[in-house]
Amino acid sequence: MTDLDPRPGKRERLVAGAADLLHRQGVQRTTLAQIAQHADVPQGNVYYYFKSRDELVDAVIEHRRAMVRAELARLDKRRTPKSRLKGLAETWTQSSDTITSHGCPLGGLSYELNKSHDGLAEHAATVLREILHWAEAQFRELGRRDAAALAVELLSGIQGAVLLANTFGDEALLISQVRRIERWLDSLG
Amino acid sequence: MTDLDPRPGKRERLVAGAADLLHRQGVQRTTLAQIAQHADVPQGNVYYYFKSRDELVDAVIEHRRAMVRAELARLDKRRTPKSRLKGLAETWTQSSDTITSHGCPLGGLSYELNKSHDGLAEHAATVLREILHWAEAQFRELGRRDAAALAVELLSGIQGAVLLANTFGDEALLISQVRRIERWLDSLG
DNA sequence: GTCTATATAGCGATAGAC
DNA sequence: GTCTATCGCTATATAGAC
Repeated sequence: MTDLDPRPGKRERLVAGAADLLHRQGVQRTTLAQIAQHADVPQGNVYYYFKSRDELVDAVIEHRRAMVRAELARLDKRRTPKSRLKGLAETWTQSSDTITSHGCPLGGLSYELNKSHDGLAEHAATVLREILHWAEAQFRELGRRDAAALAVELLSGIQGAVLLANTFGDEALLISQVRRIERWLDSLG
Repeated sequence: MTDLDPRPGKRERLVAGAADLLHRQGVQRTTLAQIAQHADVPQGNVYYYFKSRDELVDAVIEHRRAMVRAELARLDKRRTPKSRLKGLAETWTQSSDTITSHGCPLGGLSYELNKSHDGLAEHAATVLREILHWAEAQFRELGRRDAAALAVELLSGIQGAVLLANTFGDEALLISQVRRIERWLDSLG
């Protein structure tokens, strides 16, 4: 964001690379050395861009939020709320192999941070809450009074399927459960 | 198991205490020093009972499996498969405060181990698979051809609700989703 | 068998030359 | 702004007295 950034994109490379590593290896297991190497930045230099490791993780969460908002904005262009909700569910099958191997980037982040970093955990929770509220708005547009509960049912169904698919290394499990959820959406008034 | 165990229950105390700590703090964040202190055993002495930290974690997984088997055996005494399945779902609400605070002991273990220890992850997966197969047998006894898919739907619905309840610190979310699942079970042929 | 003291390694973070 | 060298800490694991 500064005018004189000497190697533009360095900070961004750091955040994007960290997001990928945190997803694949988890927050706890990923070291600064790995993140720096992955972004082709000397280890000590990371501290020029981030005051601490936690601040980098925080930036990763913001990066995830931006990705979520972009996806929801894309889905907003669809004509019917039902089609938007189905599009949301399909998000998790579009990269079903990666998700089966490493879990949901947001769900995993949230689960792991809840066991340690309180402030970061709340930040991660707001991103999932954003998805939840978006889904709730779609169900409300469908005329459902129980929109909030339906949004929870949708998102927890997906997150649970991701957990089991990841546990058993079973990509088909994830795909079939998302299909079931789509049929469920179709069956709603 | 040995005849001359000088302080009987020491190994058991170590495993049970570790199971509790791993649940509350996660596998990665929990240190041997904490486990030893929690079980009132000197740190170095842990290595008399376990060759390595991983072996202790492995024993914790076995301990979890024993708890699961005991619970399923208790549920087996119920007269109808539907009542057994509802009892299974209620397992997660009987300690809903702990589960909201720290997640599902099995789900969390599996999710975390999948990001690192391959051998341990497979071991943890077998415990969840045991629950899945048990539930599948109940659905089959209900006369359902799609028993396997229904078992996945049941367990993933629960695991997803646990993730969201843990993420938002919302115990009511977990309870209401389990109630919804029980109504769903009631509605089945 | 029990326990203390310690070896060894890897982490996040910092100092300071350039 | 960039990078190297290193500090200080904490973790697992071991050696060896008792």
